[in-house]
Amino acid sequence: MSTSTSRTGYHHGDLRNALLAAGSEVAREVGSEELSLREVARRAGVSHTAAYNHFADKKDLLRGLAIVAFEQLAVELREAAERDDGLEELAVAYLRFAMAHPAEFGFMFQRSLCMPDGVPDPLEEASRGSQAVLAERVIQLQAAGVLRAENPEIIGLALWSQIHGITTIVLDTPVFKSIPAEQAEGLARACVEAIIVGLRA
Amino acid sequence: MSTSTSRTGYHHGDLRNALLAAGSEVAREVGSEELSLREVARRAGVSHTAAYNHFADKKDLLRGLAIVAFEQLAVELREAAERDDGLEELAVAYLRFAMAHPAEFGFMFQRSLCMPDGVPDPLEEASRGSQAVLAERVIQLQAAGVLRAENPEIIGLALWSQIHGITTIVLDTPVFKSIPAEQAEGLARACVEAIIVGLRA
DNA sequence: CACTCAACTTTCCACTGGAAACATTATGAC
DNA sequence: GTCATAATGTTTCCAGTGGAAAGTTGAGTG
Repeated sequence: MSTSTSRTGYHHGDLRNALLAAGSEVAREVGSEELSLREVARRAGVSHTAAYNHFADKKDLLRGLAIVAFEQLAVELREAAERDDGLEELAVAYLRFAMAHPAEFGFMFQRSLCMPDGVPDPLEEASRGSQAVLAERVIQLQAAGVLRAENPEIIGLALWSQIHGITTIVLDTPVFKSIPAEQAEGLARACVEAIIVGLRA
Repeated sequence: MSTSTSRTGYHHGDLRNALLAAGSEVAREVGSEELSLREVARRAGVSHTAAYNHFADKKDLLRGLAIVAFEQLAVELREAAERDDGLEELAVAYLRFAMAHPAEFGFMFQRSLCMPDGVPDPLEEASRGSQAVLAERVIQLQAAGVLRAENPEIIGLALWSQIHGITTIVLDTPVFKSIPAEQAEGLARACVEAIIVGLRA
């Protein structure tokens, strides 16, 4: 958190990280849409244009937040994978992350929020880490004879769709928006279970 | 389209619909994030504050666009349901709609774009129409003995998650973003098929 | 006709993201 | 050490935004 911001008066010391931390804070408070670069800079104690020394523009800052979040998601997915050898726990971890960091989840997956046009997507690599956890688990379950050993790409994509779909629906759809977290996790689990039946070997 | 805008000089005649039409146009051109109320009003040939006679605020206008889009999606899903008695065609119709109207799809499902706080969600009813098509199809397939006759709510939710998930992934994830529509539809079909296997009776 | 009231315009405000020009500090070559 | 230079700040400015407030227009009713 406190990234040893040795402010020397003028030069900040670690403004890039300070801005990311402040951005995460503001995003949590006002949501992904209402976040303003000026407020982030204000929170970090610098003028708003100081940010342009570290980020090309506002979207670049949001992209930075998305990358940090992707790394965090990958960590949490790996932890879940170590706790449990099924797929349900992965789904729950995914959902839990999204509910805990809805704004960051927006930056990660509503690419239009943070993507300029015509530029190769810098989030592609960052996002691969999270996908990898799921893909590995599928292959592992196939090797163990638990899942049907066919089309690992399609099965992986189908499962990711499933997990991502239930997550976004729970996050954004009014019917589910106000249900308690535990109930949401139960739904996610049930959905994955309902589907996993047909994928078993 | 041309809603007989009998402009009497001062009073527009059908400004509400004209704004929705202009909004849809602007959304298609600049995306859901960059849409500005002023540009919409400009396009409709009125001052930007004229919109406040028909919509409480900007988000209310976007909500109007979402409602129209939900109605359109329901129509297209029903048409698909009439053409085919499987689930895959529904998934493809869903994906096709999202790819054809990405901005509206954003208003529909990124609720934060158009939802004020503390107000009962006016999109709940509008969205029910689209969900209903899928729910009916599930019950129908269960009655026909094609799908396992258990937990229609969970199975319906699981399938909706699946379809919604693959759609948003194809729309927003760089790996898939640039693939041709036919290939995307093939993926959606394959995902649903991979999953439907286990739900068969 | 006179009144009312909804629909529209004008004007204003605080705020936004970003460009440009300037100020300050850190650093590496001599 | 000193001194140019690059990196990192600040200040000031601009066009554009969503929205509030107050004035204008004109259609409809008594």
